[in-house]
Order: sequence, then C-alpha cells, then structure tokens
Amino acid sequence: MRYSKQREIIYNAVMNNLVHPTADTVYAMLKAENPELSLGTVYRNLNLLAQNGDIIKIEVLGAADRYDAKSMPHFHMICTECNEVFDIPYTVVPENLAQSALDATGHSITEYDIAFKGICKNCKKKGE
Amino acid sequence: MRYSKQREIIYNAVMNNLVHPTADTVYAMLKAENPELSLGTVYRNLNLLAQNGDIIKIEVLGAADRYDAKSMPHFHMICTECNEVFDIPYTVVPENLAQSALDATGHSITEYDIAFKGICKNCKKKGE
DNA sequence: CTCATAATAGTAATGATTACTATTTATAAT
DNA sequence: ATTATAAATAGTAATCATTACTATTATGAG
Repeated sequence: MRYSKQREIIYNAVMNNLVHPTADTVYAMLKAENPELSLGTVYRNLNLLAQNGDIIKIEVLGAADRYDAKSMPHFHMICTECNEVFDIPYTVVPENLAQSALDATGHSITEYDIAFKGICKNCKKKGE
Repeated sequence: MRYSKQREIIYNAVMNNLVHPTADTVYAMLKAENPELSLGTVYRNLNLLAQNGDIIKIEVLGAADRYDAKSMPHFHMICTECNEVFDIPYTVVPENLAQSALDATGHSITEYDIAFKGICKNCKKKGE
C-alpha cells in the first residue's frame, strides 16, 4: 500500500476522536482544512484501514457505520436520547455463547455482534 | 386500522413462508397473482404489521430487512455460504446480560439484538 | 528523472427504503 | 342503498449511505 497524505489525515482523525465518528463526520471534520478532499476517499480509506486492522468499523442497524480507534474488542451501545455510541466491554458476554448456539441449533457460529440500545449514563443524570 | 385486501395477502405471505423473506421477496411472490400491487404498499404494510406485533421485523446488518411470522422471541443467524437466515433460541443468552452491562458501564440497556454469522447445518454437511 | 500504476477528486450509480400525490376504496352516517 | 370522509393504494420521485467509475494526479521503484 502506497503512502497518501489523505490516508494519513483520515487515520489521525479517527485516532484523535473521542466519539465514534461516521464517514461523513470525518469528512466534515477534515474538509475545512483540506477543501479538495473527496468523500469517496474518506470511505475508501476508512474501509482500507479497517481491513488492515488499524481501526475498527462499527456497523449500526439503520444508521451510518462508525469507525473507532483500534482497541480491545468490545460491543457498542447507542443511546436512544443523544444518539451517541458507547463501548460495552467484551466481558459482559459469557465466552461459551457460540458453543451454546451450536449445541442448541447445530449451526456453527463464526462471529457475532451485539447491538445494545438504551439510555446512557449522562442522559440518565440529565433526566433526573 | 381499516381492512385492505393487500394487507391480508401480505400478512399471509409472511405467515406461510418458511424462510424469512425480505420486502422485495414478498413483493415478487405476490406480484404475479396481483399485478397492480405496489412495492411501497408491501413496505408500508410489513412495517405496520410489525408495529402491531402481528409479525416481526429482523434488521440485518448491511442487507435488506427480513420479516418473520410472530413466534417466541429469538435471535437470528445468517449463513455466510447460502445467505439464509436461521433462528437461534433466546435461551442461549443468559438473562442477566443487560444487568451485567449496566454494572460494567453505568448505561441502562433497554434492548439488544445479537446478529450471529456462521455456517449453517446444511452447508456444513455439503462441505464434507 | 522517468515511468508504471496506485490513489485521488468529482461525479454518477446503486440499493433499500421512505415520501409524495392523485386516485381508489372501506365503512360510517344519512 | 347512497353518499361522504378519510384511510389505503399505485406509481413515481426522493432520500441516504455507500460504492463504482473515470479522468487526473502523485508515489516511489528502477
């Protein structure tokens, strides 16, 4: 893979971002400083970086995909009030889940993802 | 909600279908016998029926939503070989998952869905 | 420095789904 | 039964996230 300035700034944008940005968010963040940047380039590089394992891609039901700095594997929860995405540690799910499913159905599970929905800590506090 | 012939045949199509059809599949199934049927009508009624609790809507990451006859709550697994969707019983997941997540993060989980991927029983047999 | 080709910008296309609007139709009231 | 009203439809256009396409630019090996 050849170096490109665009890929570098896209990678940095994801790494330095606290929230879990969508492709469009990354594009908007960078467009001001890089007016010639193309949305297609953002998509292509985010997917390349995710394939490479440099960042991770979070697929969200019925909404735009989000990208995240690479870290421990974890699940995600989307807050139904503020629409922010939060991390849920891997450890909340028992390790034998795939095995349980195999035992129950005969189908071999190679991967699974859990999409949590709820009210985040912050919104709960506000609501009181 | 007022009666409509279209809603009736759409409902029956889902109930009598063994697989988990997409809106487009339902449309294709019915179009031959009902040439004036509109795809928008299929979508609207599938969603109405799902809201009503008469059928269930299965949201699939990166693919068209699927609909299913109402039954015990359960999760779904999509086979990466044949793309068919199979049921995974609710019981493979421990009941306290939402509570574990709350304990670990402070966020209140109101619902969650698990998307399983793997190789189904049938494809596994074929592969041998 | 030169050249092959990877990566880009900009735009068009895609696919699932929803929105819109004129027309049709179910059903409650006359 | 007739009519009136509002819900439902057909058909089409619009939306939104994403990918595909193509001419141009730029990386980096030789």
